[in-house]
Amino acid sequence: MLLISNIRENHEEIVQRMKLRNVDVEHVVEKILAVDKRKREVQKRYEDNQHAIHISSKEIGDLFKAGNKEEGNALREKAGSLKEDNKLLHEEVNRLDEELLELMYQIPNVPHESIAPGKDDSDNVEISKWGEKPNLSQNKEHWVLAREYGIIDWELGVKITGAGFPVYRGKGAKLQRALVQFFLDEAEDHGYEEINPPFLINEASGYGTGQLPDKDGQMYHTERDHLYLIPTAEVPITNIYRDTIIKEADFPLKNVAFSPCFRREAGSYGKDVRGLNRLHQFEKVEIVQIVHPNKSFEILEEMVTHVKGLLEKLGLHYRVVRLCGGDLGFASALTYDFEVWSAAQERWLEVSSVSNFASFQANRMKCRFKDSNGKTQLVHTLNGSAMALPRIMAAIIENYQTEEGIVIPECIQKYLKFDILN
RNA sequence: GGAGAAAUGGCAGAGUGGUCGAAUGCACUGGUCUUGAAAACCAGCGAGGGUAACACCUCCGGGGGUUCGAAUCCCUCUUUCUCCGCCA
Repeated sequence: MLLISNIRENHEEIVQRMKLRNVDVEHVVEKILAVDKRKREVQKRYEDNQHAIHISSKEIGDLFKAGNKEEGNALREKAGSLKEDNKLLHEEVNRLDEELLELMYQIPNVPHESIAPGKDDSDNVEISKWGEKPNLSQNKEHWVLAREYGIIDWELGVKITGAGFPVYRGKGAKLQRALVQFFLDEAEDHGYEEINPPFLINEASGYGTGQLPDKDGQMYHTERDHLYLIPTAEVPITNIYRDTIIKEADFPLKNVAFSPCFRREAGSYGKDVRGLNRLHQFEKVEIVQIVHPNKSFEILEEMVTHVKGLLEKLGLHYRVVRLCGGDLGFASALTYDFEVWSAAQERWLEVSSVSNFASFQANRMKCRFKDSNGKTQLVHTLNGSAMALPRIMAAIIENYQTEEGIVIPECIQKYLKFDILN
């Protein structure tokens, strides 16, 4: 959520900047300004009345203490009617507040100045590229290979749960676990504290990071207990800092978490959901940083470097793209996507997304710090996948295939008792 | 799941209807003293809104109510603790 003061002061620029996202917020912004103005007027009246009530309450106290019942009772009656008026004003303030909040939730984050305009992922800007397409003697899709080696069973998942819940078994399960271990160790080497969070979250946490109210339909919801299954560890981890005031000296706060992720993915179809490309349940290692607002864009680059390192150690051909305005997430100010080359599918697969949310999440979460002048300011939050497992699995299976089996990349061999999967 | 107790500032802990945004201690910040540090002493020290700055408003787990006036009384929800039951 944007700061209301920011909208008051910079609404013209905000409306302009949002055009990069292909959204027109002019109408909503106008409404916000009108409701905000009205709210402030009513609130002023309410507060002045409150003040008058306070004063007479004190007087009444004094009068009764002095034994002056007559005047006390007269004043009491007068205060009573003031109170009646104020009840209405208070209701009006609350109503306007709610209306304002609802409008504020409709405004996405302001895109960073480096963001290119555009409609969808075809307008994303390639920033860098590493490695080469592998030169293979055979070229089978990962779902074919996975079946051949018996490491992933989709039908079994369908039987137990439904489509999109594959079962990993034997060396497949071990390979995935080795990758998780590798990602966690790498994060630790970069100074991230490991967290094992809850996998179900309450409504307040959903609002904190921006999944609610916008993406309600994307999360699994447990009806009886009103909890949501996490779509990413970003939610529980970032919400650790909800309603807190951080010491400036503690910056940057760095956490890493491994978790399953649950997504309903309503409306997906076709080649996008083939094999491991898109699942309802998958595993991911997520990195989160809570930082000083002056540092966030610099730290975003640092996180990008971290993720690049992972892919390079795994020897996977990849490219980095900067999302265009139309593809940028609701809460994000700037996002880089990492895409790995899938040899058999002959296309890029998104394996990581690293974003700076600036103060957007912090404002919703009331996560602040005291600056050197003793003033409280909103922090900036960032997160990134490092990495999402299924598509990395897919890329390794495809890009490292040989007639003898799937060769295990060197950097994860130490976590396994085999160096070829066959 | 059943019964009981509790929730106050960063922490500990007073406060049971009237000047309480809240005693006191610890922690923290600044100063005095000291060659330096510690100790001691002095001062400051919650958050949000509002203002040019004051004023002023709101907040004592959340929500609602009683009252001229609520941290204090009532209702409700949540959480924590203790006992019983169940259980990986």
